[in-house]
Amino acid sequence: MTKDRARQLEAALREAGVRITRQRSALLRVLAACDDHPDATELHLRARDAGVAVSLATVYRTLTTLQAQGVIEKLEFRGEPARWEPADQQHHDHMIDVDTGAVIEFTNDRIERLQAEIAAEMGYEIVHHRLELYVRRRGNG
Amino acid sequence: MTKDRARQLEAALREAGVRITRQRSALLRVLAACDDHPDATELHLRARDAGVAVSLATVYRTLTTLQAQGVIEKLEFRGEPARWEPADQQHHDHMIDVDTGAVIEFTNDRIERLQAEIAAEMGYEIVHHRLELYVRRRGNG
DNA sequence: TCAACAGTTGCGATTGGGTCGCAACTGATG
DNA sequence: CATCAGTTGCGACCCAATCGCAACTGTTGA
Repeated sequence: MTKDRARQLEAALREAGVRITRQRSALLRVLAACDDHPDATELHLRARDAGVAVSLATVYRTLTTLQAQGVIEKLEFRGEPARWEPADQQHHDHMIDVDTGAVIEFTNDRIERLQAEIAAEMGYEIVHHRLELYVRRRGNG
Repeated sequence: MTKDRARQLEAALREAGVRITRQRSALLRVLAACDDHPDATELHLRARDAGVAVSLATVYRTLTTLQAQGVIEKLEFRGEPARWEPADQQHHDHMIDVDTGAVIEFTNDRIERLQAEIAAEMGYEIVHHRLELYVRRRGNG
């Protein structure tokens, strides 16, 4: 299933004029198989483990390319290297458990609407936003 | 007035066991005089301009110390060096104009409450959060 | 007032994420 | 299958930030 997704993306990218190289194909498969939020180094390792050697520089360049194509999204949490996730899901924000480092996704329409309202009131429109809740399990500590 | 504020802080810090050196005193004065969101390099320059030579390493160390004391807050916007602001103001979030780089502060109680609710629903409490709206003036572009 | 020392500073080296220049290579096209 | 613009790997490089270490200095207690 994720293999299929990777193939779909390849076709769409080729359509958009992006050359599908051995390295990009491998990274697409790695990304399609992700159910987490890996950083560039981690993706580099996973591609290697999957049997395709890709240089780290190429990992970075490919991630930038795929982001420009809207295939993946870049997450920049506080003080960590950037992480990446597939962009084909519905929009969501992130909760980061400060004790375990776990990343939990969530959505809330009311928050989305409020943000748009606030921006509008001040004469702006939202290009992009970032909401991160750094949290701790209740009753810990 | 900002001079007074800097003196107040010195007293409080000394109380907390933080040694007040020439360099820290200068940086406190620089910070108290800020009505913007400078980064470490900028603060380094401002201290120099104010007549007190402080090494960049010390600027970084002092900022870390002051943050630990709750005197200032660290802002990490996308892909920029970290910026800093006094922490004695009321809590607020940030809007960043993507065209001009301007940083606009805002607050919204409803958003604050919603965030707490969402975290609570999932069994968490918020330690810290970050909401950034990357915006563009309406009608531009 | 000052000795003592833990905490702080400046310097230059280092780390770490990420980018770049360039020569060699390779998908896509005709 | 020849062509060539786009892509890759390598190592050098960039930048923000941190660190080790020797020299220095607030603060404290006598």
